[in-house]
Amino acid sequence: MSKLRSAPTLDDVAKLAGVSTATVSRCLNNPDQVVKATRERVQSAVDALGYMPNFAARVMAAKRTSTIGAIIPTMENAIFARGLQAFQEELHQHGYTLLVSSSAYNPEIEEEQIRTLVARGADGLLLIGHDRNPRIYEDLERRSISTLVAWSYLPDAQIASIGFDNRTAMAELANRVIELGHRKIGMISGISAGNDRARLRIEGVKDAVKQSNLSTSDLTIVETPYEIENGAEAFSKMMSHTKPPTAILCGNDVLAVGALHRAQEMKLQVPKDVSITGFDDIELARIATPALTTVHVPHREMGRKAALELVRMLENQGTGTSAQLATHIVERQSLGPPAGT
Amino acid sequence: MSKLRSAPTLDDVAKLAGVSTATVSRCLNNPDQVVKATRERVQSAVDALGYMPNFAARVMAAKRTSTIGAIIPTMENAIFARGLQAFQEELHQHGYTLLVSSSAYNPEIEEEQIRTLVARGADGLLLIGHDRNPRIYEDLERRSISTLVAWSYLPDAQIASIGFDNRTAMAELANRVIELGHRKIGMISGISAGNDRARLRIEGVKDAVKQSNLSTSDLTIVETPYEIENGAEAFSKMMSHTKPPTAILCGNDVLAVGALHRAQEMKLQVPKDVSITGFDDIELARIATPALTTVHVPHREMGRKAALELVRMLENQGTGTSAQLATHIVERQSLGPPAGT
DNA sequence: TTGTAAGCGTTATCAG
DNA sequence: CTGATAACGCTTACAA
Repeated sequence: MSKLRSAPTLDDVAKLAGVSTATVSRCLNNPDQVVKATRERVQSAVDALGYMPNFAARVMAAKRTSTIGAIIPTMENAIFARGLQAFQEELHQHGYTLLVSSSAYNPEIEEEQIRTLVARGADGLLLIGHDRNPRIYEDLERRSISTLVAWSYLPDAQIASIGFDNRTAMAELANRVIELGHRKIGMISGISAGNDRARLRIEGVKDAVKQSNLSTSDLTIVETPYEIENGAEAFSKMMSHTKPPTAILCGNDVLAVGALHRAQEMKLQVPKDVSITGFDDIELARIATPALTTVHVPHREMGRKAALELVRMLENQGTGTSAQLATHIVERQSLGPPAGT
Repeated sequence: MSKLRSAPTLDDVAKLAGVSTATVSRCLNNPDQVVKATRERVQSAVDALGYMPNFAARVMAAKRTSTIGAIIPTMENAIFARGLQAFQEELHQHGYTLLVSSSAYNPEIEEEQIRTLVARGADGLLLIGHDRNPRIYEDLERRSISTLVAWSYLPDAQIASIGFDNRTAMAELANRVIELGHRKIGMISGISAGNDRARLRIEGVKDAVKQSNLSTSDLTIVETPYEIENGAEAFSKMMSHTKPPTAILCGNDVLAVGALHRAQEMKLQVPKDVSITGFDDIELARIATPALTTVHVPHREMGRKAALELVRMLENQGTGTSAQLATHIVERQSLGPPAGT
């Protein structure tokens, strides 16, 4: 069976309206360059045929796609959802379309995704965090693809970023924990290799420990993938030590919720027996029992600002300008003083 | 400042390798049609230039994109994440790329997204649920875009679907609730307009109520958007009745978790004071306190099967075949007999 | 096995 | 304000 009819083209519209393809194209893209009468005739033809412009052809001729690509580590939990939602809303406002893909926290997959998006003609790219093979940045620059990093702010990085200071934010939380009297501290981190957010959060905890004259042996760090299950596993492992920590800082809310859940299964009271903190302040943090004390990240603002900056870069052919956003600690119920205070 | 160099084209590669563009194209797409010596020469040229094919040009010439589009109602919670992940993995296996966008449960936005994906040349489309303007299906058919529905199985729908029987699944859960002795039942549903999953789940509860000779006045139904907050709000509203339900069935796990959370805030014991059930069996359901009794949906299997079917449709130019997947009730802690039994 | 050349559906330049 | 027409980069008959 043959295809009944194939999609109408500009030419079909032009013929039906009795004008040239150029005029139809103008009606669609620069309506004010065409007199009303013609414009209306063309519009009826478009409607009659159900014409829809062919994206690939348009891209070839115009040499831009008005498309921004974003590669996030995962769609499986809400960590990136809210920021990306705001990012895409703002882009939409400015006439850009967002293409999203996820890398499963795997640098090789990320690189492949970048390639795919570039091949598809993304005019700009949003990447999460700074840590990746420098060759990628060179490639992107050579192809003059505007690129911006989010979720991490590093003022002296080779590429502009809209984000926050992961290290200081985590250090502040750790200071608060120590201030409450905790002396034996655990940290459940995501895998830090190739992940500056994870790496810097670890550094932040170390900073606080050092500053408070605790010995490094008072701090136990475990790295594990960012899934609820892993948070739970890491928690039980950590609590099985002969002298377990009285407070456990988690690299994000997802790990923290896993830890919380396992604590409950182990009949440990939080924060009476052990304190647990998160990072991100996603919805899950409020819903958890007890509600998580965590670091609030202004996800929506970050997404919106990143979009605006990327659009600016695209329209001005300019290079990006970094911006730092403020985070703050949200104290809820999962952090308290250690037992016996 | 001018663009330093623009991306290398097939022509550049051909010249450097001393062959025609046709040969380069063959090396890339049908390597075995080219002798090894030539192939290697071309490969070095490709590497030397860092050549990367231009997607738009390829699409124009080949008239297919090897791209599948999917429009899901939301990325903001995990309901669709797992299924989509499996969907994309399977597609990748078969050489297809997935483009995802979300509609925020808004039919108009969904229609716009469909248009966008079609304009971008999606060879096939995955849609969630059957309920939408029939004109959309006609359009898709006219453009001969293979389309499949998931998350809902309706054998006699005009379009093939890989999914489950929302109505029966929910009826079974409701039967179980009634069997436990509940006589006053509440349902917190998503907005059913334009959402057959929501609509059918409501029907399922009604079926069970009717079957058990309960009066329709024993069933209270509230429709609300699918967000945690809304679940919480609906719950308190429902419990403020003079004779509140002893069991509340929620349209999905997200609403149920919201209800659960509010119950806790209201110092109501679940399931002692009131039972709450979910639907979907996402991770959240296991983590919630108490863990949610819910309907397990084989998300990964559904995603995988949908991908396979869509690929089949594409390669055989064939029409789709529907498939029904089994669901089952997962009994955890949030459902129990009513107080005083 | 390889080369030639005709499209693919737009946009944009340049005349009119 | 409108019309010709030349790109855009690649695939794919068809020829050699």
